[in-house]
Amino acid sequence: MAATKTLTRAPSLRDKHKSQTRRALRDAALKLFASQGYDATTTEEIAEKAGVSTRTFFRYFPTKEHVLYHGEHDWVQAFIDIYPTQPDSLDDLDAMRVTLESLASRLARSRRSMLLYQRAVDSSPTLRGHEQDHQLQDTEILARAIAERRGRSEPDQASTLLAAVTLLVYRRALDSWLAGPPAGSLAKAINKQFKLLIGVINR
Amino acid sequence: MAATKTLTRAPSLRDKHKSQTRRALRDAALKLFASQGYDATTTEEIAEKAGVSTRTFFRYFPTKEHVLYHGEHDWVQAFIDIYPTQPDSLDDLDAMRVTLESLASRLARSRRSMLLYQRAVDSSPTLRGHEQDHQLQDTEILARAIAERRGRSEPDQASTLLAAVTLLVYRRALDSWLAGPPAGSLAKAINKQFKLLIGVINR
DNA sequence: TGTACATCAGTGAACGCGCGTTCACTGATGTAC
DNA sequence: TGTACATCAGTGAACGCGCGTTCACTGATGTAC
Repeated sequence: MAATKTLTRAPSLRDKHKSQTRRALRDAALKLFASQGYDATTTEEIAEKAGVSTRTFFRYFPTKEHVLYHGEHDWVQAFIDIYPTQPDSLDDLDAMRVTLESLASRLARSRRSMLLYQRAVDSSPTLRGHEQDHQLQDTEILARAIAERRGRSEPDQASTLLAAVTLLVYRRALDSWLAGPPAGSLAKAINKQFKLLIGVINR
Repeated sequence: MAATKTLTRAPSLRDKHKSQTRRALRDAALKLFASQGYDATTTEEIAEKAGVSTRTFFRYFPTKEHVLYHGEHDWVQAFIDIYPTQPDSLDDLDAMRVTLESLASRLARSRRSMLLYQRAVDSSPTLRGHEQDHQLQDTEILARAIAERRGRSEPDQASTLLAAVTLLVYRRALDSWLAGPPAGSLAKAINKQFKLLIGVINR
């Protein structure tokens, strides 16, 4: 780690205003995207709803898309922190499943904003494109983690395939959980999809 | 089937010119997209390269994207024609694999344009979004075919999952085939990816 | 604690760009007789 | 086979729209003394 980012000094008034504005823009954007659709929402509307000028929007986010992406990689980070700690007695697939299940509870807390995000993505092909890109990046990262747990330094084809299949299954679990009642269990949805997968492939 | 589309009369001079122009626009677009990137190519350039005016481009295609999509659904159509004819002795996964393998040779013929298309898609998030949409539609159609072969009228979760996993595996086979030497066998690439899948999931 | 200056968040207006549309037209191809 | 009219592919020019940039500025917050 670099030695920068030293002392995190107390946020000044200015800093507070800044993060407030940033948050206001994000919230406004997410709500508008979810309700009207991403493509049908102009940056002008977002700025207006957040109480600033259009010009200010572009001071905070370089493009309209960027307003949607921030902590996206927290999830992957948490995954690759936990995955290597799974006991050796679990095979690769079980280790993936258990790791996902253990991440479920923390994710469940942001269900509301995930729903909004989901609706936004559903409304726009452009966003689906970016979503896909993220998924590819995540596949790459997961594949690396799988390979390392097996003692390989580079991911081979099998690790990448396993990562891709896992993400596919996880995505389906997430979708069904989001489509279900708010009190549903994400961990159970994950478990169920994995069982389905094994049933479909095994003979 | 409706009773329209009766006698396909001989194409007139006009008709020939029309399909010639259409083809010229498609070819120009595909080449430009593949070499410069989709987003960096303007409709004006495409029209110019095809020898017509920008205005004419939009007489043929409602949007810039449409110039890329035409016979996209031939493949799925061929798939659902062949899939139900697989012998009952094959389980679902094998039936999928065999069907894909038998489609491989016909696809191999359009390798060149698939490569161009691939490069175009790689260059643009927007296109990846549409690609994703098509894949979702295909999943739906395949799931239906799987369910019907099993004697169900509606696809259940297992059929959809199998369809999705199959398409994922197929996509990976296609990518590795396109990345390899021109003389490579697509059918072999498909077979290999299925073996990998079974190895990764089975225990 | 107060004053003088520096920094920086926010702004308005004008602009460039590419997609896609609208309008009014030309000239080649097709058809009726 | 030839003439008269209808159809329709292609065009140029002007325009609307939303994203994102550039320029020149204001006023609030922060800091040095």
